[in-house]
Amino acid sequence: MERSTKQREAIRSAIGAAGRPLSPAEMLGAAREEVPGLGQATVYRTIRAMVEEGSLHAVELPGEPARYELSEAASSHHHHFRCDQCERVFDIEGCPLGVEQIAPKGFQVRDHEVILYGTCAECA
Amino acid sequence: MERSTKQREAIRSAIGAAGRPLSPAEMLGAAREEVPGLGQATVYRTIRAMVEEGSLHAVELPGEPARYELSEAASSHHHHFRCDQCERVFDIEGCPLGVEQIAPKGFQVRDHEVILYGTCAECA
DNA sequence: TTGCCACTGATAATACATTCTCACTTCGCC
DNA sequence: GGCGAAGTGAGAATGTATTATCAGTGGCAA
Repeated sequence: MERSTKQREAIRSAIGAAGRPLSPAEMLGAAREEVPGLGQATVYRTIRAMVEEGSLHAVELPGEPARYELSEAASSHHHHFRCDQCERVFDIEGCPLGVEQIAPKGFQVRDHEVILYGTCAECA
Repeated sequence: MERSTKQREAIRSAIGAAGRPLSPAEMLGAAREEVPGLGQATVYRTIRAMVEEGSLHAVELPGEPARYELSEAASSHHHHFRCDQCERVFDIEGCPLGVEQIAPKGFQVRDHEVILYGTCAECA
């Protein structure tokens, strides 16, 4: 049975409040403001449970730990922007035209990923 | 001083012959056809040396070990395609129009990455 | 041909994110 | 309020990619 605990509430609320994909470490930091003693194992357990139940969605970038965002936020097709300075990842609306057209002949495209790197508005 | 050894020759030649980014494990497999006893440490050492001297370039995809391709091949702007079946990565010429236009206001784009996932011509 | 020292292979060690273990806590039905 | 099971925290353990160690090998200049 699923129980409601202040730890889980803090984690869920941190993800929801962020409005962008969060890494486990970011979740831990944010949720600890509400539940000081929060352990990282609990963050990972909660992430796994939410991913399995389908309410959380993984965002993976090359060479770094996965971030997670609410599935409702991920329901509309979008991409991501990673800031070189603060290392945060932001959602980007839309998608460049003809992305899948650049595949060579005979290659079947199932999905695609677009990642922008640079400086976010806050760090600029 | 840099010496020329059959191990390094085999590794360099494997990378050159592939015509696509290779993972350390792929290099090891290919180069072992020429030098049977080749050790993985030598592959990693050679990769690092070549990256440092600038002749090799890393291609990183989410959630898997880096692949490497010759810098001369990477000199022209291109992207990558990963096959779901054989898990190989291929170079893709060109780049969708307006990729950087999708960034939100105030965000400065330094670089971008486009990754297509699907089935390659050979596996289709 | 010889000798030095960079190179190599096997294996241990490291780095890291993630998962497991286990004793203790706490939620929530009775 | 009491109790049983799910949840938690700390730290150990795991998995995987990469790097270091070290004794032995071999490229190459003299």
